[in-house]
Amino acid sequence: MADPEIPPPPWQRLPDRSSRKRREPISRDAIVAAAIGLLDREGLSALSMRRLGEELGAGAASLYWHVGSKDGLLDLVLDELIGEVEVPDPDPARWQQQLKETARSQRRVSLRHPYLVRVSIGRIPMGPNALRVTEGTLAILRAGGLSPRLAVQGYLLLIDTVNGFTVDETGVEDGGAPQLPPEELQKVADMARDYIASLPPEQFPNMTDLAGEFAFSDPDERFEILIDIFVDGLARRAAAR
Amino acid sequence: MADPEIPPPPWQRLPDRSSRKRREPISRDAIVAAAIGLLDREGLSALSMRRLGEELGAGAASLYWHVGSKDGLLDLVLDELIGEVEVPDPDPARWQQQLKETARSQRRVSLRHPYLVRVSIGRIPMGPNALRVTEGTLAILRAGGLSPRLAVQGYLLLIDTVNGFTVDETGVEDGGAPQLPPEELQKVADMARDYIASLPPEQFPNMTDLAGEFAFSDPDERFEILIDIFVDGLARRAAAR
DNA sequence: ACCTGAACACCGTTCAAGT
DNA sequence: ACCTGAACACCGTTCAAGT
Repeated sequence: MADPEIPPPPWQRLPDRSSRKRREPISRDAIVAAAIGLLDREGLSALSMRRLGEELGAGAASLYWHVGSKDGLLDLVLDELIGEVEVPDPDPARWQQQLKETARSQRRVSLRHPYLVRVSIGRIPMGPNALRVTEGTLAILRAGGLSPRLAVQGYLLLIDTVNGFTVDETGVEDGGAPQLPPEELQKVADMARDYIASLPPEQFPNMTDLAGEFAFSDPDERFEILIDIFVDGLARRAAAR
Repeated sequence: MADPEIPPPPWQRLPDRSSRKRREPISRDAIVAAAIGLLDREGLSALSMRRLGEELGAGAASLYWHVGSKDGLLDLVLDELIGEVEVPDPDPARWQQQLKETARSQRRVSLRHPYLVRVSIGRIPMGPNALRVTEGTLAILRAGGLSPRLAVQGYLLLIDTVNGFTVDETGVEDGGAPQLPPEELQKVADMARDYIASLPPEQFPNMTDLAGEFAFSDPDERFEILIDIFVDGLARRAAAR
């Protein structure tokens, strides 16, 4: 998990608790694990310090000694989940496919933990796992022969692109569940379709015409189009000079 | 503003208040305007129903008669701000530039109201202004000769792409201000650079090597790269078949 | 070194009651 | 038709006090 060699970034919102020995029922790791469990089961709105304390059989105030604040806890949760992202070792001959694989892995993790992208907003992920993913992704981009500048811009854009897609895909949260069940999602899509189809065609010729496409538009296909366009365009730019 | 011809979508979280006559100091429009003013001045975390009531010289409970809930209010705020997005009339010869202009306008609005993208998360924007923007964007895509299917996928991806970029760009919120001031942003960037540069080079050869690039990476350039790649790739796909 | 209960300063929302 | 104060059920966080 945490790599003890690497000091945390200076803006980390966490108290210094280097001297932790025995593994007690309540510890930083246990709190993070419990938080992720709660988030996976009940979604972002269910996570409160009081509720999490209950879950661990402790008072809410106890948590503050370990994680400093709710914000600090979410920093830890974010890095823990970024740890689930898989980044292949760079192979210059396959760098484009490898970049796509990285993007797909990122999307998979974001779908598995639908609150993840929302937690990441406003945070600069620089925990040990984030560093590993960043380093690995940059390695692939450099293996592709991108200039230093384009490698960094491309890396930042890849994250934005995948996050933009998944924040949309996972944005709708149910009260009780982290994500609306598929049939509910379909119902929302159907309602949107019917509403679009009911608009006055003189004013909205294109929308009414395309109402059916909206309902059947496939997110998997859409994601593949996105990373195809992105990786292809990046490669083209790299080759251009 | 609101177009009375178009009925609201069925999932709109607003009470039906069709019979509104005199323009009083407190009205749906006045509440939305006050909310946007407050958000512009102090950011997303400053908006509470109590605070907004104060701002309008009314009790918080009074707002509920007009906007139903905070969620309903944010639906209205979102559509009002989408109204600031400019979409050019479709010109088949210039559709690629027009798509980029639409994306740039979207980004400008999101920078002017840095909380906007966060408000839009989890909402399907289907107010009158959103319909206008969607119809206009689809018109440009159809003018470009895209198939119905690719036009819809491309439209959805364009939004995701721009939002992914701007949610990153506007993600850091200050307590007192809607957005960190530029010098604070630079300080954050410098801290990140220094931290990256301080990492062990054996473990992070690419990050340490590229630390400088991270600090100087220009968001305007990055955005142009993004829409270049995206629009170009979309055109290529459209031409491919 | 760790955990606690109680308190502070907030939230969104409801509702009976007013005009 | 519109607005109110008071109440309900929550928040994150602090802090003196405990062990």
